[in-house]
Amino acid sequence: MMRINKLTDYGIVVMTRIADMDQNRVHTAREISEDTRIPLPTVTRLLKTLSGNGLLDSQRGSQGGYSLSKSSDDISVADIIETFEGPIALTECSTNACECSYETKCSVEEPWQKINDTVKNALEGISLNEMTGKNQNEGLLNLSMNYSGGM
Amino acid sequence: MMRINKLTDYGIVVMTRIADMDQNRVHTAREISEDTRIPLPTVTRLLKTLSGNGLLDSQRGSQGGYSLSKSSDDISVADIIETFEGPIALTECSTNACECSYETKCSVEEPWQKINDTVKNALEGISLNEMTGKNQNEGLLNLSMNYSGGM
DNA sequence: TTAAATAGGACTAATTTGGTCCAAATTGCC
DNA sequence: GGCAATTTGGACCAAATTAGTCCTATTTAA
Repeated sequence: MMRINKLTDYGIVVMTRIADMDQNRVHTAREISEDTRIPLPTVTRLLKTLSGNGLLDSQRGSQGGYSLSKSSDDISVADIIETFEGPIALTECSTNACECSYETKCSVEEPWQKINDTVKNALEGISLNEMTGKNQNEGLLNLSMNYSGGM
Repeated sequence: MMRINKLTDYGIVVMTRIADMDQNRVHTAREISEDTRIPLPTVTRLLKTLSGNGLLDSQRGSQGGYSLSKSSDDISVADIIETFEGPIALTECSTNACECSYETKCSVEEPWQKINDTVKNALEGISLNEMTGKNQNEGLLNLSMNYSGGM
C-alpha cells in the first residue's frame, strides 16, 4: 500500500503518452484513450483536470485537442501528482500547522517534515521526459547515485 | 493527499511513545491509550498488529503488556509503515511483475522503481529513536544533507 | 449550419479505511 | 484453585474516499 491513487497513476501514463507523441499537433481524448486503452470517459476527465491545472493546453472545437503546456523537461512527476492529489504530504503534520492533540505526535512533527521534503524532492527531480524512457538523464541518474551511495 | 493511513500514523505515534518510556518494564494498552489520547479499542488493535509483526514483544496475563522487541535505533519508520500497509509501493508497477496492459505504462515502470527505492530508502533511514526527538543523529542529518545538496 | 471537440458538474457504485466490540486464551497473584 | 488483568483473534459496521460514468453547455473549424 501507501499508493498514489489510480487516477493519478493514469494521469502520469496519459501525460507520458502525450510527451511521447508528435509535439506539432494537438491530441484528442479519443486518440489518447485508444493509445493507452484507458476508457474514454476516464481519459476525458483526466485531461480536463490536467488542463485545468495548467499542465496541458487545450484547444476547443473541431480539430481541437490537448498538448503539453511546456517542455516535457519542465514538467515533473511531482507536478502531476499534485494536480490530482494536492500538496505532497505523507501525514497531516507534514504541511499545515499541525493541530494534533496528541502530545507525542508533536515530537514527531519535525522528523516528518524532513521525510516529507525528501520524498517531495525525489518526485520533483523526475521530469516527464525521463518517464518516457527515451533518454535517461540527470534526475534519474541522481536518484541512482543517492541510492547506491546509501544513507 | 498521498497520505499514509491514519492508523499507520497512529502506529508511529504509539511506537514513538513506547520508545520514549521506561524500557525496563512493559506497558499496557490502557496506559498507552491514556498517554496518547488515542481511544483504547484503537490502541488495542494497533498494538496487536505491531506485536503480530514482531515490532513489539507482548506478555499476556496480569502484569502483562508490550515492549519494544529491539532497540529503538534498530526500528525504522519504514518498518512501522510496512507493518500496517505492506511493502512500500507507490504504484503497482513499483513492486510486482507489473501486469499492466497499457503499453505506455511499461516505459514508465523503470523510473517508478527508482523513485520508489528513493522513497523507501529515506524511510528506512529514519530510526524510531530519531522520531522521539531526544537525540538527532545520522538518518535525519543525512536527509538534511541530501535535501540541501539538491538533486 | 453542422460536426467535432473540450468544459463543467452531478451522480452512483465500489472499495478502502476507521473504529468498535465480543469471546477466548494466558498469566500473575492471593 | 480461583479471580482479575491482559493480550489474541476475528467479526462487524459506519464513514469516507475513490473510480468511473453520464449529461448538458460551449467553442470552433470547415
